[in-house]
Amino acid sequence: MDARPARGGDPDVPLIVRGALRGLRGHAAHDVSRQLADAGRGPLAAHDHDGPRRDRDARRLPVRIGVQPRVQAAGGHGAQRLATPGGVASAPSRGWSRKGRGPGPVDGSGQADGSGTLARMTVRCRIAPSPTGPLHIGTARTALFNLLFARHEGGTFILRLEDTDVARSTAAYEADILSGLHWLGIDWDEGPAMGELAERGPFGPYRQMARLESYRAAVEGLLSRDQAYECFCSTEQLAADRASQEAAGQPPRYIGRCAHLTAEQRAQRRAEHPAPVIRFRIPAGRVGFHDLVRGDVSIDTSALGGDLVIVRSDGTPLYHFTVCVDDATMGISHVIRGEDHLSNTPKHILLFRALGAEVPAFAHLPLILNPDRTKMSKRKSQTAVADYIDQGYIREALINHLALLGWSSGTDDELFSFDDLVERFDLSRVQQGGAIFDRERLDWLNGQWIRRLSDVELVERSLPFLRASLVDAETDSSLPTADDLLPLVPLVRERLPRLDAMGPLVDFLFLDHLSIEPTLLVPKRWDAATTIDALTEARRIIAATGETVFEAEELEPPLRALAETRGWKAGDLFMAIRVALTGRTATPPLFDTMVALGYARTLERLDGARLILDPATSGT
RNA sequence: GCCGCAUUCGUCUAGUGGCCUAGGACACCGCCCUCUCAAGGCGGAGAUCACCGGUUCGAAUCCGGUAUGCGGUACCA
Repeated sequence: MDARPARGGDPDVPLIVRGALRGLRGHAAHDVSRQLADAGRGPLAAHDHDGPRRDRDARRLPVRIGVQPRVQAAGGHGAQRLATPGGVASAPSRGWSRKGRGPGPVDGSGQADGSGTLARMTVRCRIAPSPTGPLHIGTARTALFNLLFARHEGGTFILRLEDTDVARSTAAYEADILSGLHWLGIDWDEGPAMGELAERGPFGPYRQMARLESYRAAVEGLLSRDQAYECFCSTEQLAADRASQEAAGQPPRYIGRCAHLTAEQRAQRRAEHPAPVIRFRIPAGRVGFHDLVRGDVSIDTSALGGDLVIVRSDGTPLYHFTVCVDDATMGISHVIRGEDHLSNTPKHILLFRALGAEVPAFAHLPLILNPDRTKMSKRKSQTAVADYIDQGYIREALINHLALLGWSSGTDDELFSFDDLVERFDLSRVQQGGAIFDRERLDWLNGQWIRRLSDVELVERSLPFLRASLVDAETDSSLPTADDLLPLVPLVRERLPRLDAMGPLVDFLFLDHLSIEPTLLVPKRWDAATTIDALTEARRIIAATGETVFEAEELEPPLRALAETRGWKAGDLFMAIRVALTGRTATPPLFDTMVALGYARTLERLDGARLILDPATSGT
């Protein structure tokens, strides 16, 4: 099945439910879908996209943008290609060793298998988010690492929705997750439909609640082989068991009350308790595996809590079970996930074996932490990707930052585009200890990447933020357009840690009435009289410059001369003018600001400022 | 409680037995640049490599133990 051309998608599809740029009104829909459309063209690597970008009408946002299908490099993504020799050669020393079905990163044995050829492998990774909350930073990071690994190895990246927790899953969260990943440029080769994008991939459906039949069949198999059984214990019984175990200082575990019922007993229980759960038998012994990040790990199954419930009494399957069934049937070769699943891995391995499936390789990523070093949580940190988008972080920075949380290149480089990451990513360089999500570093990266955006790109991405900041302001003028913003880009690009900083930097250009704080108007070393004097003189000089030569180079010399002849510090004079024109003490360079404002409005505001300081001078 | 994993500047990290009197980046401080704010340049401070033993001529790097932290221990994912 080949749904590949569907990449990109119609930007007008309302993909985001609460996503990007929440808070914009009216015009927001265009901007949001525009951002999504941008993301759809492929992640980062801005230089690759400058061309096509200019072809599109960048100056008028409220138009429908035709998004080209993303062109996938070489041979079509999703094609299950052989590993490049380089990919195999770069397999980490913490290599991947397993028997059975050959393909996989090789730890040396593959190269020496005597066949004369490199072991063939098909890397298949997946991210399996649960739509029980908005897209979480940690999920995005895990998705990124899976994608990077898949791309680096020439493999396939799959997205699967784990929505078996029906009580907590919602369509809104699902949309938030899918659109958020898409916005980040984390696009999947196989996965569910999103908006008008069709589902794609040969192993669908990619939504677990649509795969119930497959779980049912798997359960049948386990039951028939006596690897699972019905359990009729009541919640009360189980709670009592747990309580007494706790009292005795024992770890809680299912005691196996229903593990060995006779056929008659089962029939009887079924009659009085028609809704049993199904438990998977956990055999005695140790389960060991080689984690690609942590090395050899081994856990005794007695620590697993007893036979595992895999199907609820209402018949819906549980996570540990579905994840294994799906990973097996979808041919997942590498399970890359958070460290919080490390302890669960033995259960999964047992399940894979019971299912008669190949056990994938595992790589457990370190956790992203709150500042207090606990697992990153909504309570203590900003975890929703949508919130970062709303604050004006750009995907290049988010991706760069996320990649550096737990992975390092081994060089002194700090800035990595998506393509750089794909090229250099290696699981063996993944850190083992958890990493605190450092906002200041993200801010710095964001500034770095904003500075690297083309003018047009910066306008496209920041205009929605500018407009949003002006929506609430009193203004008779219409909101600024891309045309209005474009010439300002050189003045602001170095001053934007985040896109939402655009408003405060240039809003005065689009406001009809400034409200100026009088105390700001008078420079520190000056008094009101001096300020009025200075503003009056400055107005005279600026007016004399004339409208036709209203340029920064023309304005600066005479005003400096004025300061000199009057014995004023140029900085003080400029500050007084600055506040008079903008109402702010921190602005783009003054003379450029005057030019942007224009001759007439500059004089008007100078007059207005004098009025504020001394209404009596209004006649002058 | 039990099981597992982790532990290098405040933070992200480099480091895989001698190149480490531990390197880079963010943040911080100072200087320079400068009309403000930024950006940029230069410099500084900041880590007895959790602790204790061991192996070795030599350990941040290998081994053992301890401590601390985190994670898991559901009819959540």
